Amino acid sequence: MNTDNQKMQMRKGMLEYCVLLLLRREPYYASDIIGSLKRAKLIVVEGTLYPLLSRLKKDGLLSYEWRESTQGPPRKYYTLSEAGMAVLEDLDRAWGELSETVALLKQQGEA
Amino acid sequence: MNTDNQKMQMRKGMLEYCVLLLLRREPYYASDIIGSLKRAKLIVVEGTLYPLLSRLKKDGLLSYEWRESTQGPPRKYYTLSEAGMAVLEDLDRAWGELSETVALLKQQGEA
DNA sequence: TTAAGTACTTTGTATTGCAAGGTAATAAAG
DNA sequence: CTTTATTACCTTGCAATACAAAGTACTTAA
Repeated sequence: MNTDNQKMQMRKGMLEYCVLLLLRREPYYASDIIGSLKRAKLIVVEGTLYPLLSRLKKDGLLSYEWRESTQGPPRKYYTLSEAGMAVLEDLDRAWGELSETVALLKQQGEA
Repeated sequence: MNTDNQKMQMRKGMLEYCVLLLLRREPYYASDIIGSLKRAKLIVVEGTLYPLLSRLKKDGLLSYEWRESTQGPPRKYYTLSEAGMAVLEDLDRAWGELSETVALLKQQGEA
């Protein structure tokens, strides 16, 4: 069986959380985000990120503003909204619980 | 926005890992697994678990044997195969990396 | 014989990640 | 000025997964 597939699946839903984490302090545009996540060893591609950002914007978790670039077309810089911060706190809790669950299951298996 | 949906998404792919963790030491049948995961605060329903078990069986990660029950129809007891153990080790690593990634992103945000 | 309970399975839907392809604006080269 | 390359954003079609809901089959009890 292909483990890559499972790793891929394991990341599902995490991306949303990671993007919100990234935007917690300062605005970024898409390529920034892809680069940051890549440095954190989370490979993300445009076809994944753009729809995700649109969804988060539509749901009111992010806002954006256009900024000129010195080296090309203007960029959409995304910022975390207040609603986004609230959701991020929920996700922090959810992540913590999930970590606990896994830790518990691992521990139980160790006779 | 509905945070439940995000929690649900965050769990995607985790179930596979958790089921393999559970079966590491001894065989279980579906209701056992649902009960164990529920105790670990991972709500799972039949419509999710049965296809997952079939998939893992089809991929050679699990095997099963029928066992009679004193209280109803026979049950399929699933056991982790050698291939399953190998995948579980990979997933352990993947989970570790994912945890590190999140920890890193959280840390970066804290100015 | 029928009803209830347990266990397993299947179908249809929504969400998500991705590959691939497409549009538009700016900068550089001819 | 026109063409090409680069950068940025967006869309479409597909595959994988979780779930609700409905269905099948075996066992036990009434």
